Amino acid sequence: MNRHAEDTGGPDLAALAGLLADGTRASICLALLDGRAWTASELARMAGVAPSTATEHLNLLVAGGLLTQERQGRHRYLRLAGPDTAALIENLAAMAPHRTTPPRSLPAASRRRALERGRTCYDHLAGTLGVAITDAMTRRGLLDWTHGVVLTERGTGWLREAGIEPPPATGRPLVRSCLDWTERRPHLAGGIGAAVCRHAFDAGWITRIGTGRAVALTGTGEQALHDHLGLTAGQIRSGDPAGSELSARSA
Amino acid sequence: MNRHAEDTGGPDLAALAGLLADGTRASICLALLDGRAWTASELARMAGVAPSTATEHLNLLVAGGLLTQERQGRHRYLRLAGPDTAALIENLAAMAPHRTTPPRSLPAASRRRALERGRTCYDHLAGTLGVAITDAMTRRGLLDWTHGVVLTERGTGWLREAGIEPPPATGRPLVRSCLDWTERRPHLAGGIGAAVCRHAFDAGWITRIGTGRAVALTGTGEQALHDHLGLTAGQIRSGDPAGSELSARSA
DNA sequence: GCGACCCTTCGGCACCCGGCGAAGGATCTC
DNA sequence: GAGATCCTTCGCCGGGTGCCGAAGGGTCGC
Repeated sequence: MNRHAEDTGGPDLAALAGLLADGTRASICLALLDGRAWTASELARMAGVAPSTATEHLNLLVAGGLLTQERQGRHRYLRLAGPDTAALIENLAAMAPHRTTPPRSLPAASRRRALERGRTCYDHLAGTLGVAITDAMTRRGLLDWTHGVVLTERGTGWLREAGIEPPPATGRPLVRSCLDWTERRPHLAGGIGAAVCRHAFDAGWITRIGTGRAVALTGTGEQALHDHLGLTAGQIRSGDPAGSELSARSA
Repeated sequence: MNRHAEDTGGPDLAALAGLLADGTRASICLALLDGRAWTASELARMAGVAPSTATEHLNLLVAGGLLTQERQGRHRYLRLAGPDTAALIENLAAMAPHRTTPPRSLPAASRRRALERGRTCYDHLAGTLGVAITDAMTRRGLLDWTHGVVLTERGTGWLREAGIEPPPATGRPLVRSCLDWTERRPHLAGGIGAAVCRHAFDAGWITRIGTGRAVALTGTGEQALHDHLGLTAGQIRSGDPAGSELSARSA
């Protein structure tokens, strides 16, 4: 297949990248970044292609291991294969050039703003909201960024007080930094990030807006963030960078 | 360019992935993963294409921000744009499917084995050697993996004793985990990882083999690893998994 | 200045790949 | 069973892209 001289059996980078190198497949993956499962036709509509076209792309993505599927009756549900995959796509998205075209239509612009304010990023929170929470946790000494990200002793206690249940110790790192592609600053990911997000849904701090990844803070949530993290409404909305950290980019 | 319905101005994942989706460009990037600068014709030869073809690929990679160039006289030197870029490529490589073809020729097989034993991964050490060092540091309590990777107090002292100078605090994380694509286990990266690697070269612990990324441990190095980390020759060669950690994959 | 060397530009070629619609299983509803 | 819905397979088309070799410009060494 490849006539390159020094095929020493290394990783086939091009094969993996090729899966994401198509606009349609990329938008499918970005749509699935909310961590939920969608049907083939929903994804086709989101990507703006015919169902037949979507089928082919989905086959490729599944075969390549980026997506997993589950068939239920006449429906085919697709989701990202796992946290690894989600993280890979987020990393790429954070490093990718941004489309310059400002949203043309009014509804598109408002959808965009909703996404910027708050959204799920696979299984944790991103956007202004996600970054604000991360920064507040840093300010309060719950996270320590001096060498990588770490949950401090105080952080462990805080989780307990807030009623957030830390996930069981699997291979997955408890705390991880994920670069936010709207804020260009890191937010909290990993097992704890997921737990915080799950709790925020369960406790009614946030709700989904529409059918996409966007989430909005409820009144309850605003109060809770104030009580538990000392966050004011202004800080949440503005993405106040006090307490931000010098990158936690990848290398 | 893209007629997709919901262009809300997000990241152009496909553009970035497209850069790496070509076998030739991918092999160029992998070759540059040793962190050094190479000329255009050297890269053309490594990738097995005509110089004119390489020129076009290099233009794309530079325009896309993955590579930076430096012209000196009639030479054009190319290197990866930075640690971010290197980390991105390493992540992809670790997750990409491996080519199944075993090396056909004898020299290719021996080159491959040399790479497996030890190599630079951008600016730090990888392969059996890199993983062995990382594991030994973990066993000795110099690194702590309970929440992400952290250099412990003892680790800081150890660096001083070993004469390894920690890098100045820039935005770059001091300690980071990088998934090794031959060992399938994490090795030490980040600022400290780079410092260890630099010191290993300076102190004559390791030397380059041939012109590529492969490195070999010297007699001095073997002694030094024994003295500083208690590593035996057998442990270094075998990739003894004692002390290994459950992944530090991405998510 | 002359040749050697490194790189680039430019056609031309071949191929791959993504798009669609039509037709056809498969499944649920009535 | 009839009809609607979801998904898939297939053939076809068009455009994009990677490759090369030939020719040319820049730079270095003698």
